[in-house]
Formats: sequence, C-alpha cells, structure tokens
Amino acid sequence: MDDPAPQPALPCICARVRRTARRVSQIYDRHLAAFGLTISQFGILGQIRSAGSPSIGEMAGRMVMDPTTLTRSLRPLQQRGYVVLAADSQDRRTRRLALTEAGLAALRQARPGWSAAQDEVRLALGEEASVALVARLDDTLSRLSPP
Amino acid sequence: MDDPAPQPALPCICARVRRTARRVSQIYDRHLAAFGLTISQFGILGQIRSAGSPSIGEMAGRMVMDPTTLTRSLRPLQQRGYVVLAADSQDRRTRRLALTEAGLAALRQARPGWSAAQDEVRLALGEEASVALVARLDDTLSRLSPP
DNA sequence: TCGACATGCCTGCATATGCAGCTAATCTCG
DNA sequence: CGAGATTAGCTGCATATGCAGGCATGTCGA
Repeated sequence: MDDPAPQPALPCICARVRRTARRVSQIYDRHLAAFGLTISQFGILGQIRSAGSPSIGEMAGRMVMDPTTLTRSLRPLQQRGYVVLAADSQDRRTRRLALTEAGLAALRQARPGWSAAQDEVRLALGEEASVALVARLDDTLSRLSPP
Repeated sequence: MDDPAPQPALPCICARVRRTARRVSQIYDRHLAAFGLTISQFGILGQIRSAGSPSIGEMAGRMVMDPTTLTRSLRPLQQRGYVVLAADSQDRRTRRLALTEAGLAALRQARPGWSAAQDEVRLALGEEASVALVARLDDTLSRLSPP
C-alpha cells in the first residue's frame, strides 16, 4: 500500500528473509529426512563438534538463537543419545554439551544429505549468486549484532 | 571440517539464511509486541488486505509457506476477530479469507511498529546494503521456485 | 559473613513450521 | 450418470521459536 516513510519505498525486509529461510529450509529438510535429521538438528550437531564442549549460552550465541530454543531443540537429540549435557566442574550453573559416538556417527552419515541439498541450492542459484548471497547474509548478520 | 566436495568450500547456506531470519524477526517482533502482533501475524494481515479475498492456498503460495502452517497461524487471528474465513460460493472446497474492521484497525495501528523495525534494520545496514539484500533475496527466491 | 546483584539455565505459555494422511468437493471421461 | 482422479483444506504428530518469570549458583562489596 502507500508508503509515507521519508525514504523511497522498500518492501518488508523481514518478510523477504523469512520466506527465503522457509524455502531453503524445506530443501535441506527434504534431503535430510532420509537420515532422520532436520537441518536444525544437523546444524546443532555440527556446531557442537566444531565448538568443542560449548555451553548452552555459547551455542545459542553462535547460532543466533534464544537459549531456551536451543534447550528444547536439544531434547530430541538427547533422547536419541546423540548429545549429552553435563554440569561444568568449575561453574555448576553451566551445562556443557558433548557429542556421543552415536551423535558423531549420525552427523557423518547425514552429511551426504546436507551436501545434496547444498548442491541443489548452489546449482539453482549459480556459483556467483551463491557466494554473493552468503556474503550478503554474513554482512547483514554482523551489522545486526546485539547492541 | 574437511570439504571433499568438488567445488571450493562454501559454508551452509541454510544456516546463514536461518540465522539472519531469526535475528531480523526478533527485531520486528520486539517493535510489534506493543501492538499485540508478531511479524508473522502482521504479514498475514497485510497480505490478506493487499490480496483481496485470497484462499488459503493462494496465501500460502504468496508467503512461501505450507498451507497447514497458514491454517494454524490464522487461528489466533480468527479468535481475536481480525480475520474471517468463509466458503467460496463457487467452489465449496475453497475457503476465502477476509479482514474484519478490527483486523484492518489492528493492522493500521501496528504500522508504526513495523516502520520502526524496518528503519532500525535499514539504519544498521545502510541504504545500499538494504536494497542489495532485498534484491539478493528476491533473486534467490525466484530461482528456488517450486519444481 | 551475608545481602544484593549478576549469571546460566529451565519451565510455562503461546505461536510458527511442515509432513503424512484424512475428508469433502469437484472434475474427467466413458 | 457414476467411478476414479484431482483439488482444497484440515487434524495428528513432531519439532522450532522466543518471552516472562523462576531457581540455583556465583560474585562482590559492606
């Protein structure tokens, strides 16, 4: 509709990002479904591995998500024995995450699914646009860092 | 970790898009909370208005979301009396959406919240980057259109 | 030492997301 | 007209998302 803002009209940035996230997530989820993981779960497992033994808060910060969201997302992964939480010996408030052998195996087995999804998107976008998209998103995120 | 793919390493596109969507959504939700709407709800109301009396399926297509997601997202808006669904007179399978007066009023009242969020993001990114981001996302979405 | 504040995580609540599978309505074609 | 295919939407299930508020732990100054 009308746009009384002082600047020229610009469509809702949030709607664009969310729509794109939905579409892209659907592609990854479809490829990962055969391995029993969502892209969210695959990402969590990968982050735990690459981060060592992060706390809930550290992980949430890395993944730009609310700690409560991460807490709940971990539940199905714990139930399947992919992830364990243990209180930190120095600070008993902190709970540190760790991958189990089963979690590491699930991550490795699902990697072809992730690759297939990533390739599908890269093929559809083209290499140049793929790189440009990632760069643009990284730049956006860094400029929207928490105040 | 290692990247055995034939192409050069590229981080997970999906993770980037999702993180950005979370961060951006948080900003919009924070500004809209005072008006009792989420950015999702604000977007739905806006789409209904600009689309006339769309069906569930048409709306879902526009918003790049699953029809079932839209069905459930409409529930709280119906309960508050912002939206009504009525069977199409031509095809009784189809249910058409319409804004009520209350829904239109809520949308209008919440617009300053949306503008504040949009301005916050535009200011943080800068005009050039904002326009480039939207263009990049639009391009991405169009290339990932359903097969 | 102990009270005030800060920190890390959790639960309760509400909404968001989509797949599988279902029902109802419509369409197609013999 | 009637059987089968198609279409539109819904419910059950499971996960994803984050805010408010609470509990336990830790820190620091009086």
